[in-house]
Amino acid sequence: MALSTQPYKGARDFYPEDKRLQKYIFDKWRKISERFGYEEYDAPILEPTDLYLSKGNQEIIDEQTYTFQDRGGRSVTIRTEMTPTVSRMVAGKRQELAYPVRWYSIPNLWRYERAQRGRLREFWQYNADIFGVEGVEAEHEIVLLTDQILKAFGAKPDMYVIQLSSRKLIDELFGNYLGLDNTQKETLIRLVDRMKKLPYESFVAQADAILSPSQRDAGALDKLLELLKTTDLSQLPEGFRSSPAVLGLQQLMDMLANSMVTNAVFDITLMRGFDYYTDIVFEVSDTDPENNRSMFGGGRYDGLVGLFGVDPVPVVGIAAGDVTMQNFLESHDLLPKQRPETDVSVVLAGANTYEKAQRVLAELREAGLNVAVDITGRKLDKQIKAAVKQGVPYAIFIGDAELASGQYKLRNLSDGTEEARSLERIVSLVKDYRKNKG
RNA sequence: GCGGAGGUAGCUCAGUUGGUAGAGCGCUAGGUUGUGGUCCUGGAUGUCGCGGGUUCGAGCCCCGUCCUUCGCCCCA
Repeated sequence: MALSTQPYKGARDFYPEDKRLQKYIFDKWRKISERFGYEEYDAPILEPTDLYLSKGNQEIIDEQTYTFQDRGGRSVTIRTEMTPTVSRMVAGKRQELAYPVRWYSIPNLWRYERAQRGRLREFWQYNADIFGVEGVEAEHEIVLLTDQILKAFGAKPDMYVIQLSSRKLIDELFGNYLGLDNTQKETLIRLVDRMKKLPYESFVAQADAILSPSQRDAGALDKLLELLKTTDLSQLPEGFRSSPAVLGLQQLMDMLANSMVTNAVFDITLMRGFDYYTDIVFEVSDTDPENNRSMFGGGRYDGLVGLFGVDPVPVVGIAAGDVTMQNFLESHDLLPKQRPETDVSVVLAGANTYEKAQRVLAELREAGLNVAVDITGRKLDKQIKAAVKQGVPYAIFIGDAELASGQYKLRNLSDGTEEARSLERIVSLVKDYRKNKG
């Protein structure tokens, strides 16, 4: 029985052309993060299972993670997200770090789920967090960073929407305005989170079912439906418009407008699950209906670092998946053609040329060119065909005549032009080409 | 965990009421013993996902199973 050539379910092989694409995306993430003063960090792919038990429930551990016992009987889990890990790392050096701490990473994460569009079992996730800032300037910086990343890929504002809301505000509205208890709030948050997927009548019926008879008599359902139509902070019920949560959101939106971020909107239906977020939350969605999964998600989580037994640290963070990012870039035709790293394929002619050519090869490599040599000894047309198929931009011919004269034929493999040049000239021509192609 | 669609050449796919397997692209050899893409001529494509069943006979029908994909659930 032959072995299967397929990669593990929900995971991908990265052939060189796939890896090139991944490198393109990661390079942009890194470059823009570093431009904002963020430093890269990483951590082990395995964590003690306890790290994820603190907030998530046992069911998520059992059904949606890769969890197993190591040989010492410890329960370990392959990391499913980076936020608990980075919180652990900051807590571990709580006293010695210089705040604000600005960190980013691009870990691979594993979740045990059914794969579908935009969601696989193994994926890479960009994470950026700023620790130690209580003011809304932290949210502004993180959202601006996100916006700059998208613009660095060539995205136009009509290709994506930045949605903003506040968990604190939702808590006030659902609690004080609608009069719900904590269990009702939690159920309603999950329901509103799915609102766009449900037929409206179905949503209304399920919302009604959450309410108690007395809440119904008080008109809570109508108040909720009216509330969910809100598209602007000024439309919120009187008495809530000047709460700290609303003022913070308004300040953030004003700051973003001043930073030329034109597509940030208040979205009251944005919930981001029921997890560690404490106040402002945000998501970035693709406007292409094919890609209905959010690309970026984040918010403020001031309580997590304190779980490690140190004084709490305020944090705002954002994360983005590589799969949804790639879907976005493909949908909007924002992916440039990726070229191989190899600049030149050397075609050898004649007997024992490989040995005679070593000095020339060393010189080209010393000068900084990426040089592959065809060492198969086949006919020249085969050598050229292979170089073209590999996507290499140039071929250099080396044979006795060239070695004697010091003039080598440099062939441009995309248009077929060919000229004899000195090595020095070849190096500068190829370097110019590489610079222009980016 | 649940549901839809699909698995035939390296790739994209066709295959009639069940009658021994096809196209395009790609691959390969030559026309060209130091030069690719166009052109001409020849060649090889295969456990029809896998296992069983029905039948004289199965790529096609039935059962099971694995895999891919889209959605539901979930989404930290």
